[in-house]
Amino acid sequence: MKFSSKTIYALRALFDITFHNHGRPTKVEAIAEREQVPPRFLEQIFQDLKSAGLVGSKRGPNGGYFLVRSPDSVSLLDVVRAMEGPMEHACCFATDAEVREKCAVSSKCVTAAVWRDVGNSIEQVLAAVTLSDLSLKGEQLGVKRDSSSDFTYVI
Amino acid sequence: MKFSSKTIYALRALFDITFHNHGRPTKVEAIAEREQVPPRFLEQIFQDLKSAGLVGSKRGPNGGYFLVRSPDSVSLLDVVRAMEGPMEHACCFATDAEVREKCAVSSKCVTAAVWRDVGNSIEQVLAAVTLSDLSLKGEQLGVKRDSSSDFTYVI
DNA sequence: TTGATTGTTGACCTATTCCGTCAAGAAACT
DNA sequence: AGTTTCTTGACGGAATAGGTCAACAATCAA
Repeated sequence: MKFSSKTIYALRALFDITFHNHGRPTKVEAIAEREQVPPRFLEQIFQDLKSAGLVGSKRGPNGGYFLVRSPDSVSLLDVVRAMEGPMEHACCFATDAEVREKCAVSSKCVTAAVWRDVGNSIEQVLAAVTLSDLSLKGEQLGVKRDSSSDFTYVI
Repeated sequence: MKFSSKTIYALRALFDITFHNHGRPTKVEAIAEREQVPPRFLEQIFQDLKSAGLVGSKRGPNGGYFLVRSPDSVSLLDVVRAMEGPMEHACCFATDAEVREKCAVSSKCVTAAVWRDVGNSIEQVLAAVTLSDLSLKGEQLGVKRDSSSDFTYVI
């Protein structure tokens, strides 16, 4: 009953893009440093986030990963799902009554049903928190904004 | 974001003792068969449940594992905690403000606080379900009671 | 007191997943 | 052209999950 490092890192990374760069392209290297995440690992994480449609990418100078959706439409559930796949349920959840009948387990779908209910409740909890909430919390806690990468000044 | 097989098996086993034997001593072998759990593995699981104080054991004929507490006082949270240890939190949760200050991570305790909140919410969900609930559900779903081990008939 | 029954202990094993690292390449911009 | 940055995919060690096994200790009935 714990979340993987990947998930933890992913949330930190998304918070970083939101908070420090307002969702605009942010370099992996910069995020890795600010959020203390192994850079190579972070690249891998971003691939998953991209596959899930949470971020987009832009190459070349001033490139990086950016938010595809607005911060208030990205929930913790989205992040967890992207990193850990769909919440796996305990066992059989056959909607087909016939299949359920064949189940050799005595407790049949009793425990299964409970796990499903619990899973749904947990998903609700996760869905209720968005990147916007995180960003807001960051401001409340007085996290220092690093705006060094916001603009590039041509000398 | 999933529960381990151990946890799944443990809940099935506890349900089994509750439902089929009203919490009285039940043989590992019988549970293993009814609930389709590898017997050797189940023994190992019961050791953990015993360490956690959820079950007691009795050796010899008509022995087995039994519930120490009443079914309505054993929650899913108890089971999950017994099998997976305390819910692990994402990272630093220093109550000491000074320690938090030293944290090199930009998002500091922003994400940490969120994970803690989520963890608490999840624990509430788990704490709300008891073995009694499971047993009741078993009756509602019409799970067949195996009372063969309830009494021993002397021939 | 003997033997069957049942839990106890702890070693052991295999496969998978986690947590990363690394290198070569392709796209984009200046 | 050359730099920046993402892209892809391979690689690898360590931990954990999931499960097996054998020898032993306690209990109880006959």
